[in-house]
Amino acid sequence: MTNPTEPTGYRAIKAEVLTRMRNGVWSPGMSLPGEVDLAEEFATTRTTVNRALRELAEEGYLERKRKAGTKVLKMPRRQARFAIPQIQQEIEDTGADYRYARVSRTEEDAPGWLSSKLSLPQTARVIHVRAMHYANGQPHQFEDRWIVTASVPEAAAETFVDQGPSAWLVDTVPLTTAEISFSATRVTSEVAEFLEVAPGDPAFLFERTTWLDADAVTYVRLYHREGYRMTTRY
Amino acid sequence: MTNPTEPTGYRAIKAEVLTRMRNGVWSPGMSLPGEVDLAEEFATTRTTVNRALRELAEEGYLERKRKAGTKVLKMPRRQARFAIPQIQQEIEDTGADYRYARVSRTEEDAPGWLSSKLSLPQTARVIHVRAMHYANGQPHQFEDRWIVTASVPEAAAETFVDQGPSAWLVDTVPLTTAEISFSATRVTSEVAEFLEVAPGDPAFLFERTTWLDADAVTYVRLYHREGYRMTTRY
DNA sequence: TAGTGGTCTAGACCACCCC
DNA sequence: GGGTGGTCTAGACCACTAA
Repeated sequence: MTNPTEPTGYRAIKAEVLTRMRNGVWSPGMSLPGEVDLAEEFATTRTTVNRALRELAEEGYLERKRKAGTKVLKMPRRQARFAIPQIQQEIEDTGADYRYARVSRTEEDAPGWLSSKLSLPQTARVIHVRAMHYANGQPHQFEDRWIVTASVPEAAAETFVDQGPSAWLVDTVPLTTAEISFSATRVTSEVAEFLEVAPGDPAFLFERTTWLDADAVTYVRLYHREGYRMTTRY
Repeated sequence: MTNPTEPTGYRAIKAEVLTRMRNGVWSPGMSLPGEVDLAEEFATTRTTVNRALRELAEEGYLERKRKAGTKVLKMPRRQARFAIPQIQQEIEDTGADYRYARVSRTEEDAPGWLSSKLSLPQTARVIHVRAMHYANGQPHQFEDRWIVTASVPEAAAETFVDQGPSAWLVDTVPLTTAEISFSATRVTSEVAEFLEVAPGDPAFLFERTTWLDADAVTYVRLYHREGYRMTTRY
């Protein structure tokens, strides 16, 4: 008897292809047989083989080109997938208590570095919000955010006292594209006070720039205390 | 005239569905029509509609359940995808010169914390390799790695003088699963010397534990100087 | 220019799971 | 129980690109 959850169909083919790669039947750089041949071997149709190979290519194991065929990648271009963290949920998932506090909200002309970063017109107005997120009363994240008023006019009416700008933006402008980056930085003395650490201490910085089509919507810096980790499997 | 690269087929359907979500035709929490209805509306087959919706669900926009149908997610579970960096390529892609230098290589009993982390037997032996990666002669990354000898016996014959353990492992044990995590840390005085920064300075730490089926293969800590960034779009 | 993957059609059976 | 998505079949035309 085999495993009761033994896959069949395109899943079985994916598994078999991976097995053959592990066993060296198809080693890095080598070409696999064409879809038609594989379909015959696995006693199925080309459609099913196609789905299996397409997904393996998407996952970074194979390279597929018309006419050239399907090849095993020499260096698998594996990729990790991170769920974009939703701060409140992230904290409550750990069983901790979440609390939000707005620090400040001002409306101002976009500073030069921001206009430049977001390709804003010279005269752009932005809403600058600073806020703290606590887990069980402990400082967890300091949020420093700029919202482009022209892209999200509804923001003018928002105080962000009760709801954090992240959650509000997800509800208001849900379908955006973004660029995110992670880095390590030193906290400034101001941020240090809010995170309750010493100035100059390391912080994990998460930055995100969000666009709605071609218009910049918001730029945010999220500072986390040393010890914060982003983790994923792949 | 429309855009010359106007998508057709399942891509067109994906785009149209996203457009309708943006326009509020299908707002968060709402159910979409069934695949059969959509196929009729778009004058295509259910297969094509299925692929469009399946991909949108994979990308985190929709939730699909048998019998329940397809719903627009209230909070899109969008996910970012990071290419797993290959240090040499990453550096050379910037036009910089890459240089590798092994710092040390020892064979030892696995320390307790490592055995625990990797679920190793009491008596496990590991190879401990430390190495530096330079970009244009500047310190770029300090690598602190443990390789489980039992999982990769070939490593016993490797000096890692000419080739870094990362590259060697990718060639030798290409099909692994891994857990990675990012964090900010303080460099110890020893790491500080190699990175040519001051002890206690912030560093960006990338950790990865790698498994081949159920056996731990390697655990590595990669330290980067302040200023290093991991970036992606989604 | 010919071979390969990319995609679509039209139809079918089935597993899951909400009602 | 029945409606919905998950998947497969068998076949076709087409786009791309390596040879």
